[in-house]
Amino acid sequence: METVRPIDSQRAENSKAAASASGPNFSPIKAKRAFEEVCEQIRREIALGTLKPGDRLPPEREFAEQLGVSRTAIREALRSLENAGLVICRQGMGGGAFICERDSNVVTQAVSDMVMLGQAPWDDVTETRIMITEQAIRLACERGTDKDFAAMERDIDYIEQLTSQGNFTRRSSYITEFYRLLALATHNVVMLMLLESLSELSRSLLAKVDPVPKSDVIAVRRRVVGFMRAKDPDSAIEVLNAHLRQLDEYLRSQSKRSVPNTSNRASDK
Amino acid sequence: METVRPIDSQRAENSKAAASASGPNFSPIKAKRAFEEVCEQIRREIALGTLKPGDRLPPEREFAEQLGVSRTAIREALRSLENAGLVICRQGMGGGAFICERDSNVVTQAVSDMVMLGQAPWDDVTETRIMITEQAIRLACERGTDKDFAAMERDIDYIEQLTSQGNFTRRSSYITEFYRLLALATHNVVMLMLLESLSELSRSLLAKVDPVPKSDVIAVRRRVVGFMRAKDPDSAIEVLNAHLRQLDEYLRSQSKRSVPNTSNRASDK
DNA sequence: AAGGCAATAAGGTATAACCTTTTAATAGTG
DNA sequence: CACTATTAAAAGGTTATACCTTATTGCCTT
Repeated sequence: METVRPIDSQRAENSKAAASASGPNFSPIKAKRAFEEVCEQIRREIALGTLKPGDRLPPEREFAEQLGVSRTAIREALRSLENAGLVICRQGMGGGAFICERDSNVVTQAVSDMVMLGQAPWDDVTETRIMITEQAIRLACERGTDKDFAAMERDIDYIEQLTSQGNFTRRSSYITEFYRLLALATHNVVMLMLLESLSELSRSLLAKVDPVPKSDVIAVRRRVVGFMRAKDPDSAIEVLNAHLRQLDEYLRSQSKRSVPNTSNRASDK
Repeated sequence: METVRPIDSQRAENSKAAASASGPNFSPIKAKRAFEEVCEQIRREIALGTLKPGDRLPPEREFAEQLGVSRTAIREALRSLENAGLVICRQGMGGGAFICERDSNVVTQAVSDMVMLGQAPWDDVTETRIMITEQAIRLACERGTDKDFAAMERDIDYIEQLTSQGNFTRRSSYITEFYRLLALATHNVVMLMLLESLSELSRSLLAKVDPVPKSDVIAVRRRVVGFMRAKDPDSAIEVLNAHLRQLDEYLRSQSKRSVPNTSNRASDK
């Protein structure tokens, strides 16, 4: 961490006035806050590769001194980055703020927030989910390796086993795992993130209605993987979509009574 | 804001131990931090509909007193929510923290961060973008109204005008606007958000290489809208995808020299 | 009516002190 | 010697307080 530069009072460096072809091109004036600059510096170092996952930032007090800001500013920056899933903070000796791997939580939260705010109806989530799943299957058919498909089959086996044992708590986590594995087979991490998020949201929606429809998940999925192995995306999509749409219908009918508005829920407490 | 409840020292209320079908179902123990609880309370009120976009939270000091935490805790919570795009803070009299409408920035930032961290190659972004655009076109063909298509045509007109004027600064913003309008025609806000994010990222990638390829954007887009009006998604997709893939190719060839690895760059410094 | 000035209500920043958690070193004990 | 208990130190978590900066409002002057 020798790369950090102190934050002087260059708070208003709005020097973006690039000469445009026609007319003046003013940029909005907004004095950046201290913590925003801290965030930017950290993001910059990440972009440059100076900071990589696993690396640790300096201790808050020390860092504050290095940057010439108060510890408060540092902490606010960390909260922001933490929320963005870029760092994770651990307490105690040997603790600190560590750059971490990104997962899909941020996107999940983002979409979830939209729904909560009533800006997005659940239908839009499930619809998008179905469409992305479709594309994922297509990609997975192209790129999926034997290993990928085997993992999916193993997951199905496990679900079958848990179903017969009546262990529905654990079962549900393996149910969503299937979509993660499907997304993994696309070998496209952006796809993975999106599909993971939307699946997770659908799952959480499903968890709100009971009884959970004991559908033929296992049979459907075996057929899907079969078609994928045969490089037949259209059939795989047809089967899975039929299943998802059916589930979707069920949810829509149920949510009429359990969830007042499409968006928010006011059940417990 | 009469709904807020003070945060006592119930910091470890891990009472989620729902009776599972088989075996104990412990929940992880992690003492939540003060600001996290503040966040949760605010999120809860949003979910309940008690807080809606445009509403203002109490002033920090007052809020802190209401919840029985320090102002710092409140501020850290606000930073987190601000980063999540849920609130926006304004200074000065009559200012404060306002619940706001969500836009696509959070997702954009999330994907961008992944790329920066080297977890996602650019190719994955553009590929996903192409696939989602495809689905968006399909949906837009189904649901797009005359008004939607007219808006897209107006955008194209505007681009044409700016092109002939040589005003490339403003042009580029209308170039991305097209995708936003396309996404709007799907009448699916989740789709809108995703497409907006990925388009924006592609645009920012494009902005790094120059000269920008002066392609036949206008002609391509006119044809696309034409096909969409004719409810012919496949043709629209074919035309647009050909265009996007070509651009993609161009980027890939260019980035060989400007961006060392597909993902992270550690050149200078 | 326009412009300027002051009061005020917010958020933004800086300090400093203290609490809590975690790890590691160390001393004590069977 | 091995294991356990104690303790010291490092680092984040929390609070309190004082003060700075910005934006609104409204009055007051010209």
